[in-house]
Amino acid sequence: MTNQREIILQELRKSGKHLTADGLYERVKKIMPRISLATVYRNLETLSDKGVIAKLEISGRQKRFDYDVSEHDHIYCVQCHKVDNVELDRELFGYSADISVQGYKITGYRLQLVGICPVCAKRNKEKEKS
Amino acid sequence: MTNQREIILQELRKSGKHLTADGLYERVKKIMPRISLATVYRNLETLSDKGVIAKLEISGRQKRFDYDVSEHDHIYCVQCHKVDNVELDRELFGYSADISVQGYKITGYRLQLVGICPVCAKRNKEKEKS
DNA sequence: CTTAGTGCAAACTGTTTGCAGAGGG
DNA sequence: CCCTCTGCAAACAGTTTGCACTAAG
Repeated sequence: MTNQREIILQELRKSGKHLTADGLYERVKKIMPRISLATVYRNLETLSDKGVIAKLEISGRQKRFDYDVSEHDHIYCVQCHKVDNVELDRELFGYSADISVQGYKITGYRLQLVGICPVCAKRNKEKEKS
Repeated sequence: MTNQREIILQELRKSGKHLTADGLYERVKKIMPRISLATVYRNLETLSDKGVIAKLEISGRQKRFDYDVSEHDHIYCVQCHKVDNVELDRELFGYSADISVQGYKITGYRLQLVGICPVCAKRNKEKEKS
């Protein structure tokens, strides 16, 4: 666990957000100005391999990283591409592991709610007025 | 509707798969050797804007395109990154449009089952034996 | 010491765009 | 004709990698 790895992890956690690699890079640079973007990528990769953080491959082109590795779903703003955690009862939709669908062996699922976040909704409303 | 657009659409439908832009490009090239990848991208964009096809932004880096625009979910092979359609009862998991979660206005959801496809499962089994 | 980790730059992959010419309506 | 669409090449964004150097154990 190197210094840069520690700071990367710490900043991701501190942010409370689902940052992209270079969003995180911008934050870390304030603490460690000589760090390189490649290091951020490499450490995010390592950390998610080890299960310390989670790599999200959701809509949009950039990967995002989640400090919260417990099982949960995400909610995604179609307008600003922000991602938030959301707790949904996993039993609700009748999901169970190790079922088989169309010959596939199912090991899990990814559910994203899609919508408009409060910030964008507010911005839209203001724009409408003017 | 140009000639190339027609062939692109037709090949996507004929494939019965969720092709990536350049997977489709390879197929179309056999019919129309001088077509350019940019044209494929532009037409896939146009077609999905018009709602003739659907653009999938799922796990992995490449976008995939779906000839089937009706509402349905997807099943994704973690090993070969193939995507298939799957019909799941959307009522099952208690989803309803226009609910509000954590201040978000929810407009829909994307659900991907994740697992191992029959082809990969078979390949794995054979590898195990040897 | 020795090995994993770093910074930098250059490579790579997937996608988009500017432009001049071609082709359909 | 006009205007959209094309092919090509070059630009772009996000990510990865080769290399020589550094630093942690």
